[in-house]
Order: sequence, then structure tokens, then C-alpha cells
Amino acid sequence: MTNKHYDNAMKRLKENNVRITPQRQIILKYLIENDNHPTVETIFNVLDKTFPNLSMATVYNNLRLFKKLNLIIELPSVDSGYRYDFYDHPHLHAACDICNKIIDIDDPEFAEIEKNLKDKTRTVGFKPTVSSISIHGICKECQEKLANQ
Amino acid sequence: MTNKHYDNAMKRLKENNVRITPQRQIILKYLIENDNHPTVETIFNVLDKTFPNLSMATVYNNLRLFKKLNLIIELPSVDSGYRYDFYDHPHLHAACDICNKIIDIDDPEFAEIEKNLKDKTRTVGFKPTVSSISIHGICKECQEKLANQ
DNA sequence: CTCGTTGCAAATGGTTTGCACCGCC
DNA sequence: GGCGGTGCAAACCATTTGCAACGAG
Repeated sequence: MTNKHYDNAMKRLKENNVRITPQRQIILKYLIENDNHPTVETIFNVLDKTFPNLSMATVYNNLRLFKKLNLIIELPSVDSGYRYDFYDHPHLHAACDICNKIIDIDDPEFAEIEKNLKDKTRTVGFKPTVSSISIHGICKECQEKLANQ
Repeated sequence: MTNKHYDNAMKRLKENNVRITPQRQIILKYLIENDNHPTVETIFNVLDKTFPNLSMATVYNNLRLFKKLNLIIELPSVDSGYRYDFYDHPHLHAACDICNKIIDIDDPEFAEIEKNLKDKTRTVGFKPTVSSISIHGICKECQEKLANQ
């Protein structure tokens, strides 16, 4: 499963004449295996442990590259930064405005809804690629914390 | 129509004990009357003409405030910045990855779809507020430009 | 009158870039 | 072996903040 995504991603890199470097491999692997919507810093901190001398600049540059190739999507975080998500299949994001956590919501209907939304953009001559669909609000944990204050 | 949105916004400010200053009035008015999804800089440049001595910091601070009050939503721009949109009614955004333009797409079905998506987040105890729904891709004009190269 | 807000300028810090070295293809 | 990619550090610039003056309630 994971391998399939990884292999497809590698294929996409090759198709675009992008060299496959160890740095690119571990960044992609991390994004595929984790659905925690990491920030750039999180990615760097985790990977730097097993891959010393990794540069923050490399992480930034490659995230930008992956985004351009539509391998990943960039989600705006409430605390003015971005979070990254490997784009394997369309899913819904619930973004907590208090703790900035992003929750994936998988729903059988969602693929159809996303397709419907993409089709709507085609009515104005738009050529859709990926979607970025977030609902803002307050997560369960933060609601409880607020109630207990 | 516009007045109604403006009046509601003012009411919301009062409810939250936020002072109504001329700066806040013109920024909100601009966002209500324009659906061009301006950047902070655009807002500043336009408003500074009729309201000299307006400070960039004031625009930033107030956009942040309005966002916290859910009066506006923040849309990530491809060129790593944000664009702002008065949140009067839910609508779909088509974001061009080439020219960074954001197109509003009004569709009679959309309100229902948005409600459906919000309900899906409730299944995990989430309390939804506003939505930020964008489809990325390439707009009609940019497709033509690319074809003519 | 009071205290939240503004404008200015300086500080901040996340992100990008220049460059020499490295290593993938 | 060539050239795209990396690491490092410096540069950049969008955004935030400190502070004195201002003005909305």
C-alpha cells in the first residue's frame, strides 16, 4: 500500500527529470507514512535524527517541488504557517482553530463530492488538479478544555 | 444587500467589545464590496489613497482580528501569501496555480454540499465554523497562454 | 476620562538564495 | 563526467511588536 504510493511518487519524479536523492526519498517516505500533517519544522526535526546534516533549505526546496508536482498538498495552518499532506486520495480536513491540529476525515461519499466540486470549476473553463478542502472549527479536545475552564 | 453585511459585521464587533474605528470600517467595507480576493498589500495600497497615514500594521492586525471573529476567511495563495475574502455565504474557490488568481464559483448546490461536509466533521465531535474550500488547477486564460507558446 | 487602537519604525523569524562541494544518473 | 542537488550561512521580506500619541465610547 505504502509502497505503491512511494513507487508512484518516484515514477512521477523520474518523468519530470527530477533526480532521486536520499533526501527526497526520506521526505516523501515520511509524508506517506504519517498522516499527522507536519509542519516544515516537524519534518526537519524528525528526519535530521536519522539523517544528520539534513538542511532546512533542502526540506523547504523539496516540499515546494513536491507541491508543484501535485504529490503533496499544502494546508494553511491557523498559526500562520503551512502543514503538508501526501495527496494519495481526496479527503476532508477539519482544522482546529485553537490547537491548530488537522484531522483527516475519511468518508465514502467524499470522493464523489470532490469530483462534483471539480466539475463545477470546469463550467468556467477551469482545469482542476488537486483540492484543498478544510472545515475550520474547534476539535473535541479543545471544546472540553474550554468547558472545564 | 451590502449594507446588511456591513451592519452585521459592525454588530459582531460590538458584541465582542471591539471598538469601531474608521480603519476597521474602511477595511471591512472594502472586503465586502470587492470579491477580488485581495492580498494585504492590495488592500493597503487601495485604502491608503483615500485614507493617508494608514499603517500596514493596522491592516495586518485587523485582518487577523476579523479572521478570528469569522468575518473573513484567509485563502492560501500559491505564491506563498494569503488572500482575503469576506465570508458572506459559502462558495467554491478555484485557485489558478499559474497566475494565482482566485475565482469565485457560485452554485445553487454548494450550500447543501458545504452543510454536508460540516456535518461529516461533527461525527468526530468537531464543532465547525467556516469552510475553506479550494480547487487548484489552471484557469482558462492561463491554459490559452500556455497553448499559444 | 480611560483604555483600546493607531502609526511609525524597529525587530523578528520563517523562507529563500548564493555558492562551493558533492554524488546521482 | 556533467550537472542537478545539497548544506551552510547570509540575505530577504512579509508579518509582528513596542511605544508614544490619539480618539472612540
